[in-house]
Formats: sequence, C-alpha cells, structure tokens
Amino acid sequence: MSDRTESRGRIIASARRLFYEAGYENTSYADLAAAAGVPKGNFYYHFKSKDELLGAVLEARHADVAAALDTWAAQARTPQEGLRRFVRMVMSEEEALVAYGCPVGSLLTELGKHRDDLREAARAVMDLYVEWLTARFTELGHPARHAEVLAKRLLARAQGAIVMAHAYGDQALLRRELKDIEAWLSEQAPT
Amino acid sequence: MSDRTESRGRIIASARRLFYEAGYENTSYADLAAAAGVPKGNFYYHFKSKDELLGAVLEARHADVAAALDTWAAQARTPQEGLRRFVRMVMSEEEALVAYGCPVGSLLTELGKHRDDLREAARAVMDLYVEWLTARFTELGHPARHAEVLAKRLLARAQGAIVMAHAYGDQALLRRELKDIEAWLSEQAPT
DNA sequence: AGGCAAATCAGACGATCGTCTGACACCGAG
DNA sequence: CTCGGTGTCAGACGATCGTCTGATTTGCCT
Repeated sequence: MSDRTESRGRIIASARRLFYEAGYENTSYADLAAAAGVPKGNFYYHFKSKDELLGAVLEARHADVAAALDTWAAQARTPQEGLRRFVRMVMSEEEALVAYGCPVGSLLTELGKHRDDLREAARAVMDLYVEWLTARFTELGHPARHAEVLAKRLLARAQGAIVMAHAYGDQALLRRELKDIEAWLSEQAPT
Repeated sequence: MSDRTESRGRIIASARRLFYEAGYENTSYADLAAAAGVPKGNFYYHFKSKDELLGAVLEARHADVAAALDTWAAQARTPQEGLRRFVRMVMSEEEALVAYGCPVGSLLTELGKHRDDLREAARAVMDLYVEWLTARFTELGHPARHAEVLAKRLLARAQGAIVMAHAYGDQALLRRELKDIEAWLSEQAPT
C-alpha cells in the first residue's frame, strides 16, 4: 500500500537526492521530472502536493535510519561500540556531508524558517538518533535525563562540525573534529 | 559613497532582517518592498540584482561584526576574557538564534548548495570570527596552527548548539550547551 | 476479445518570481 | 524661472513556479 508502483519509488528516490543536494525550495518539479524520467503530470497522481512528496521522502529516510539503528544495536556488543559506530557512520559520509551538509540538519534549518508541520517530520528523524544514542548513554550508567543531554550534545557537535566543514569545503576539518568527538566520547564512557 | 540615500539604508536594514528570518531565496521583492516601505521599482536603482542586494547586506553585517570584535579586543584585558565574551554574545542572542538559527551559519548552509560567489562573501564574515578567536588562542600560548583549530572548534560547537536548539525550539538546550562550551574553554585556557 | 480501473503523460492554468522600463517629483545651480 | 541630474515610483515583461485537467495507454479480470 505504501509503494504501489515502481515509478512512485523512482520519484521518491530522485526527490530524496535532489532535495538533499539542491535544497527543498530550490528543487522544482521540472528538475524532478528530468531527474526521475517521469513527466511532471504524473507526480500529482502519486502525491497531491510538493509538501506531501517531501513527507514521503522523510518517511523513506525515517525508515532507513530506523533500520540502520536496529542493525547497529544488534551488532554492537557494548554501548561504547554503538556510540563509536555512530561517529564512524558520519565519517563514512564525509564527502557528501562536506559538499551538501547534513541531510537532516540542513533540511531542519531550511524548514525551520517556516512550515511547522514538515519541520516536525524532519525532527522525527533526528529524534530517532536522539533516542538511540540516549539508550546507549543510559546503558553506560548515566541517569536518564543526563543521558539525553549527552545524546543531544553528541549530535550538536556532529552538526556543528558538518556545518563548518560544509561552509569551508574542508574535509580535513570534519575528520579532525570527528576524531575530537571520539576522544570526548571515551571520556563519557569510562571503561 | 556607500550609503548615498536614506532609502538605500532602509532597504538594506529590511533585507537584512527578512533574509535572516525567512531565508534569502524565500524572501521576495514584494516582501522587501512591503517591509521597507519602498516600492520595488526603486530597488533596482540602488542594487541591480537581488544577489547584489545580498552582497550589500553581507557587507553591512561584516562591518558590524568587525566593529564589535574591535570593541571586545579593546575591553577584554585577558585572552580568557575575550573568549568568554564571545560565548556571552551568543547567549545574549538566544531568542533570535532559537527562532531563526545563526544568521551566518544558516545563510552559509543555504548558499552552500549553490552560488559560489555569495557563499564566499558569507564565509568572509565567519572568517572574522575565526581570525579573532585564533588570535585569542594564540595569546594563550597555543601554537598558530593549533590556535586556528581551536577557534574553528569553538565556532563549530556554537553552530551545532544553535542548529539543535533551532531544530527543537529549545532555548534551554542552547543555554546548557553554551555553559558546557564555557567549561571546555577554561580547560583550553589554563590560568 | 472486451471492459475497466490503474497508471501515464502532454500541456494549459493562474500566480508569483526577479527584472526592467519610462514617466514623474524633487532640488540646487545658472 | 528653467534646466538637468538624482532619486522615486507604478506597472509591464518574460520566465518559471506548483498545480491541475483531460486524454491516452497499460494490464489484469472475465
């Protein structure tokens, strides 16, 4: 019921990429049609507005992130390992992050200036990370409230590193900051 | 020569506010005309394109930041005091930062997806902070290269805190992170 | 083969975008 | 009083935006 046709999936995949690389407002239906190989008349059969299309894109990303977090939780045998895996995931996306920023963070920045409903959908993706990281910090023995503070601090530091690296187009900056974040992490996770 | 007329200044002031609160691409000449009380036909007498208007806005912000940094440098009697003053400045802007994000950071995020020339003008404002903070860390005895790393790390942490606080509309988050940054700062600045 | 809903596609629609033109108001110099 | 330049303003321009309609094709069911 969610992915009725193949072209619907192609539209979502193209939109996901374009919204990320060029921004939501800055991506037109003409761009989407060209990228997806689907005439724009067809878009309104699947999504009755551009906002609804972004909703579907966020839904897809939400599902992907949730699946990835499940995998990590299953593979990491200690909370420390889980936290480090998060940082390593950011590292593995270095090139795209330097070129386009954080897919969730930059979208939140763009939507934050208007459009409360879509902003909530984007924040839901961020919440997945917050909750998963909070669980890891809790396992480390931090009381619940402080665990969430640490989770958001970790995310804030990652966001900041990405913003600066993106602003300066500086991949070394991102790598260096992520290393520093890892060092900070091992202080929070006494072995 | 730079501010030939009063209406030119009104246009820049309005544009500066609207570009910040609503975003650059999302602010139309109709919006600007309504906010500045200047008919849009007049805009092209002062600025021959919207991009040039943004250039003037960035120039104004650049001048303001440079002036503020000069004042701080004169008032702060120790490098520690200067660094703390930077954090306090961010604190004093809490409400706007939570509502709209960082004026420089969010603009860099928006422009980073396209428009290389304007991105450079925005980055010039960020560079003012980088250079000023680098000078303070150098005064603390850090070698030049490491001082710049610390300056960018401080800015990255501030950016990240603002992005998260903006995403969640959470002023307490911003205040808490800034306090943590201050604590981190005093570790880098052994008295 | 025939029928019918699901899916596809081309193109028109009004609105709005950034840009530009040309006429008009103001005002000190001659 | 006249002139010329600086600044002001209303409105038109083509382009492009997101949206929508109607006709057409596809593919499954009997």
